[in-house]
Parts: sequence; C-alpha cells; structure tokens
Amino acid sequence: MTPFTRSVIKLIRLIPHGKVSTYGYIANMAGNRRAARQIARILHTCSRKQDLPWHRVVNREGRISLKPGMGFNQQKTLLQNEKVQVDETGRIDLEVFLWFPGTMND
DNA sequence: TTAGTGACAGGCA
DNA sequence: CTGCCTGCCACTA
Repeated sequence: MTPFTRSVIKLIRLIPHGKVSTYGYIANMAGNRRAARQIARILHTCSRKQDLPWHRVVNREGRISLKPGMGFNQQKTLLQNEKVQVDETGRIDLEVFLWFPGTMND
C-alpha cells in the first residue's frame, strides 16, 4: 500500500453523494497526473474491501468505462440511485455532476 | 528482459 | 460523432 494509493483512497471517499469525479482528476489531486490508469487498477482491486464509492469515478468523457455485463449495469444503477443522470450508453453530463474539491456543491 | 494489456488522457483528422 | 496515435505505469506471461 503506497502513499499514493492511500491518498487516492482518501480522495475517492471525499466524492459527495450525487456527484462524480474522473480518473484524471483523482490522479492529479493525488500528485501524479499521469496515473489515471493506476487509479482504475486500484479501484478494480480494492474497491469492495475498502468500502469505496468506486461508482462515482468515470472517465474524462463522462462515460462509464466498463463493458456491458462487466459492472457497467451495476455502476449505472448505483449512480441513478444517487440521482445522477446516466443515459443508456453510460454517459453523464460532467457540466452538472462533476465534483470540484472545495466547492462543497452537493 | 521483452511484449502485450488495460475501469485513462489528449491531440488530431 | 468515430477512429487513430502517443504517453503513461503496474501487472502478467
């Protein structure tokens, strides 16, 4: 468990209900802006056991980066339960739902 | 050690 | 909107 991983975990837990963030932003906030893919891997490995809101992390296009049948449906459902609008293709309007640290918009 | 891969990002056509 | 390409980094065969 590297310090980078720990800060990533903390940051993700800060994402408020009803908002989303992106792999790139998380990586940037954690100190390594080129680590977007590592964020994905971290979530993939320890999301369940770390009790993380993994579903609040999408890619920079505001789209769910999971293949249908591989968690896509679950993530979409979890987000919709939080009133986040997700269309059938897994797309989300980042202009509305992207979380910016500091601006306690919720 | 090398090569392929992926829950990514950005630039460009 | 869709691809294609490059940079990135941990993991695996």
